[in-house]
Amino acid sequence: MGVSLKDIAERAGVSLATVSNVVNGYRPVGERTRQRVQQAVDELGYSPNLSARHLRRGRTGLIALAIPELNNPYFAELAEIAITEAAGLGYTLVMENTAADRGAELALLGGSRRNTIDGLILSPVRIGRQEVLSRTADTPLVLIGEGVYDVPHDHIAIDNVAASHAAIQHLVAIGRHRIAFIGATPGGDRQSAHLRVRGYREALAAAGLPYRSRLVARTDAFGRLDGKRAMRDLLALGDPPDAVFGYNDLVAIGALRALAEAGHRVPEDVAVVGIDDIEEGRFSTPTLTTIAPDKGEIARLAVRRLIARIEGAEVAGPLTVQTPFRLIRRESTGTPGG
Amino acid sequence: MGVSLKDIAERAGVSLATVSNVVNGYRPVGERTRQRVQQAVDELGYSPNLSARHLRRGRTGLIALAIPELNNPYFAELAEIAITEAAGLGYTLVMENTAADRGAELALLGGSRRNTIDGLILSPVRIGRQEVLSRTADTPLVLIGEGVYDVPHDHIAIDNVAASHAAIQHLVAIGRHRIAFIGATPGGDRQSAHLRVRGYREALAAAGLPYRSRLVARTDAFGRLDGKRAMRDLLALGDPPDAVFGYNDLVAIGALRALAEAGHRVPEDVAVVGIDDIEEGRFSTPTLTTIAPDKGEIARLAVRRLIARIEGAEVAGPLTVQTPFRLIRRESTGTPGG
DNA sequence: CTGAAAGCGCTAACAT
DNA sequence: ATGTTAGCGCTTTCAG
Repeated sequence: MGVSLKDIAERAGVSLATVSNVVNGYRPVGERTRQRVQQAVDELGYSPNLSARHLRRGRTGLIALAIPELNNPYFAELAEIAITEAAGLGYTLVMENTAADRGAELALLGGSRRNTIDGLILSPVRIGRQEVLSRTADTPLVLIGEGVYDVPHDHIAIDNVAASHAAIQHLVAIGRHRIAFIGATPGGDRQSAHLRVRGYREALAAAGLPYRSRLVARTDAFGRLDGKRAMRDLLALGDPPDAVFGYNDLVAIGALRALAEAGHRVPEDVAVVGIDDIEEGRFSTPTLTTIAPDKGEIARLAVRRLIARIEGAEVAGPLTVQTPFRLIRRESTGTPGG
Repeated sequence: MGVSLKDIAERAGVSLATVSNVVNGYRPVGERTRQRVQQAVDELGYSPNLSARHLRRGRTGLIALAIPELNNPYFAELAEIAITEAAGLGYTLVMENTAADRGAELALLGGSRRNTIDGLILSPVRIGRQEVLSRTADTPLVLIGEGVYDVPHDHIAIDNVAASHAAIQHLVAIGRHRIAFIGATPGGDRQSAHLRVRGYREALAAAGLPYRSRLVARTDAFGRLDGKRAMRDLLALGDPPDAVFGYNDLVAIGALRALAEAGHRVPEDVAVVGIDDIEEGRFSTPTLTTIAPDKGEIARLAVRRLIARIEGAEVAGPLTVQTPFRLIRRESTGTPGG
């Protein structure tokens, strides 16, 4: 083992408690004493044994961010910010890959990490309100992004209906009438897809456009390949769409690819919009119009809330926070004025 | 606090040691005893307190994967695999973002995480052999991917010179003569860029093509934007290149974008190759020819080696492992036979 | 095969 | 302002 508090105490000729206080700054320490201790710390190269500290404090200093796929740029960007924020607050963030697997989400919710982590940030995709309500684990839980509402936990997300609505509105504004949606899911259980479809329907209705179920493409997942396949199917329709709204940027990029392969021009023949504002969409050809959530806000807020709960602070404000989003217009829907 | 060993011991009417043995399986336990203990464990829902275990064992069960950017799809893919592998071996992997910062790399190397982690997997970009050699920390270290050779640590990487060589060879094979490289770095300190330039030069020489320093573009970093800017500069040259090899796929995708904006056709006017085989390159327009490293092999091997060292196993085999790679031909260099 | 007990390093309550 | 000490939950000798 390395250098311990005891070694420092001996070296500096003070008690363990004093060293601890110098290190943690909990109680005031005389200036001369502090200096001696500090010197010993520096000379011996002391750093606290975290396992011991955690054992004593009953906390581990670890929080988990559980997401359906690390590989998804949206979540990677989110994770990067969250890791930094957590580190700044003295916590280590570990990533947990649920792989969009219901069992994995349930296990996490049920406390599979009970003794490893002090709190959990979860992006649920396969579980719903019921599962969250019947959770027994007592570590703080913050939900992000999707689909579970009205539960006694902090929840941070964009307004999916409004975001979807805004995207469709934009497509309508540039004169499109046959607007498809890619990324609906069978069963109503995956809420965020459901909400985005709702926003889609509402916006169509508001524009006086008919809702055609054939233009709503289901996908198993929300990756590039899913978007590509769905777009291919849509193009095979008798009267294909003149615009497509993807569940997220990845799906939209897949659609872009299918359109390119089929020889359609974007945006002239088909306009495309996504959600997430991943960097990839700023460099694709054409660049991708998207609904940009405030990832920094989501990630930082989630981490801060969680840590506040862990530390028992009275956190004011509503449990559910809707973070802002904005439409970023790029080539896939034509340049402004075009 | 939750249920502890003591609770189980009382419930089952046995000693602490026996419960511990049932839980860990270190020493044989009588069948009847084991059953009683197991029942108590199940009934009370016991799971061991990891902080206590770690304090006692002198290990934390955590390993870190330190990479220059989480956001880079290559590293995200690597991380996802590594996390899974570590979990399977009973470890939790935490991600550490060095942000390609020399200070951050040095701190990690020096043991800033000393008491948090049992071992470190590091992808160095700003430090070299000297720094690694003069490291004092005693936790196991595995280097991945880049630039530091001949140090007494496990090191897993592709053969950068050979990989680069293969890419250029392919460009030569499809008839290109003015081949540019994007992603060299000022100063020789970032080795992997250096190695890739070397492979580039060697392949040119082997093909009897002249080396023109104007065709080697430096970048500050290795992102899409860097590639785009460099490509733009290259196009401004009197006689622009007819092919470009990017330091990685991200850079190559940035180049693709610059070419599209400038109205050049790929691959007809300019062919493009990258390294990494990130999924993005399978959906870009055009799709991207690339050198694909075996990410699964790299990530799994790194984790396994590290854990083996942590657990003190005698690890056989060479310290340095070169993992295989292969060229994947896609649209950006023309379809086979084209 | 099972039990008793020491002690990992730290923090916090209690003394002084 | 500083010191003493109990004990967090676990693993691991050492005894039996």
